[in-house]
Amino acid sequence: MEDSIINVSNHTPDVQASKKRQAAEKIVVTVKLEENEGKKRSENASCDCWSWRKYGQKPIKGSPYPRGYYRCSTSKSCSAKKQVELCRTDASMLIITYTSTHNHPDPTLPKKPKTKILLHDSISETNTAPDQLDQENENQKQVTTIAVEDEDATTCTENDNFHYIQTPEDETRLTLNLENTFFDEEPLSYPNLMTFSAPKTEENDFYDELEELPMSSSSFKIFMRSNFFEERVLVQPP
DNA sequence: CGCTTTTGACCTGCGC
DNA sequence: GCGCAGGTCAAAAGCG
Repeated sequence: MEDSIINVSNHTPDVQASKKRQAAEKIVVTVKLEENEGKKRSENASCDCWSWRKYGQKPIKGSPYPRGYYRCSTSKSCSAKKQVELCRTDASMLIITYTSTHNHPDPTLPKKPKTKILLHDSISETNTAPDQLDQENENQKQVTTIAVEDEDATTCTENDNFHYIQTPEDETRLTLNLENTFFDEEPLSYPNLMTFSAPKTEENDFYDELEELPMSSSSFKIFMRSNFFEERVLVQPP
């Protein structure tokens, strides 16, 4: 079964106010790319929901990987955007920043459920980029680990740790769950993260591929167009 | 033919 | 005010 470990964190406007052009609400998602990338490629290619159109790419200072800029192409009036970049310290981690919200319904909603998000108890086992954490300040501690699975992942049984997110209500529920998790769990273990060193695994084969073509490899493109986060609904701050 | 990607140029905000 | 860096635009090319 293919899992991608995803960290989700809500960024409040006040947090972002000190950063450039980032006053709008944002959700930062870090995705841990794991094994079976080949499988992922084919599967994700067929499970698109939101369609994203790339409108720019920029090299980011301090990062060996460029950042891609995407906007929703499902609706021309949709202001939803996302920024995608590889974690500078761990290229098997994708950092996806969602800005604004979709102002139109999910085009494939009737086919739900499509995305299953697994809530894990542990929030410290993923390799969230230390730099990212530093940059995003202490609020980045509000990170939990979830694994998103395609609808094709039929081998997964439904248990209490699985949450289908199909509606804004579900999203709210997830948000609440995340918040509970944030405060129930220990903060991220930064020392562990800082000492992370990527072992040579199949995972790093993909890593290598990404290094060669950070934003152009087929797998990356497919991933970018995947619907991993199709159901994320940004929570407006009070 | 329409949509997406690429990519250089341009714009804008922030720090000094 | 200037320079830098991030973000966006838009034309050209690619693809199905």
